[in-house]
Amino acid sequence: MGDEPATKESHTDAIVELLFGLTERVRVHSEIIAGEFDLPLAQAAALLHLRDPIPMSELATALTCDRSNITGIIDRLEERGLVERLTDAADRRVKQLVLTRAGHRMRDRLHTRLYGDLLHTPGVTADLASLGELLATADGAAPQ
Amino acid sequence: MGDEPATKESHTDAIVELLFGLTERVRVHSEIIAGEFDLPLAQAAALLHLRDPIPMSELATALTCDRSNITGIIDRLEERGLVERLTDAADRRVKQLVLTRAGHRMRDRLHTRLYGDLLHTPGVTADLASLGELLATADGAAPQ
DNA sequence: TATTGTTATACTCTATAACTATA
DNA sequence: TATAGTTATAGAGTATAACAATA
Repeated sequence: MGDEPATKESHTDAIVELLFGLTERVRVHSEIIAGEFDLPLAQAAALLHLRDPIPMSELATALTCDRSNITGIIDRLEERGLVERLTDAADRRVKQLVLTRAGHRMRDRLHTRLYGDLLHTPGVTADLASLGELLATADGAAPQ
Repeated sequence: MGDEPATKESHTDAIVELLFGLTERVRVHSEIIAGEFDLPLAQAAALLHLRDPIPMSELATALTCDRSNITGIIDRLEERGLVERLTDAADRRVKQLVLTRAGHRMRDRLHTRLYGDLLHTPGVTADLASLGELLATADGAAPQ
């Protein structure tokens, strides 16, 4: 991987650079939109995953973090009346996370704002166009 | 933007979905690699920006965060002997951030690991391939 | 014994506001 | 007056380990 021709090296390097750049732009965009709902990013990300009821552990998996983490995040969403913990009848260890009506409304509005505007953010648009070109001329993007 | 044909809607939706997915994968990948160097993500990101000397405020701009934030991050990197603060002779308010030799070594190794492996991460490879296809058939990706 | 979720703990990140030292 | 960086403060995220309830 280090003995590739220089042209290939800079080509994949450019893709990686764009990916990191896009990641940062997506993060900033998401933080701004989440801020409009007075939500920290982690709580907004959790809310998005709660369209249907799921157990705490499943949310932890979806967010790639520890279970102990979820407790605090859900605590804060619950305090705001957006989520409820329902004990699962089939396995009483499990808490099913269920959105309240207010939670559903906010989740849907958040989703709409987040998805609707991302592709119209100046930096993202430009980066995506560049990435598209690179991937089109790429043989190194998806090596098999 | 809400009155587009259904086909276009799902097309851009798929791109956005992929972008958020890629963002999460890049974050997880970066956290794992940073962990190999025993660095929290924020410190790793800072280190990557310090190839050449820059003032604190410029680093804050690069990381899209408040200046007060940088103080703590640089404190911890300095405690580990990776960075030094040099007072700028031309403007004595400014502190130029300069990597030590150990800092340079770690920054370069970090950069190599981070950039070298990203495109070989299974999920990233698959997502990029899908994104490439979508962008190739896309007229909605970079509207002007 | 194993698993789900919580708690206690410790560290890091983050922004705001007030401060200092320089300009 | 304005700017660069710091400090104090407060809230949030994060993981580890130990724990209670349930399986």
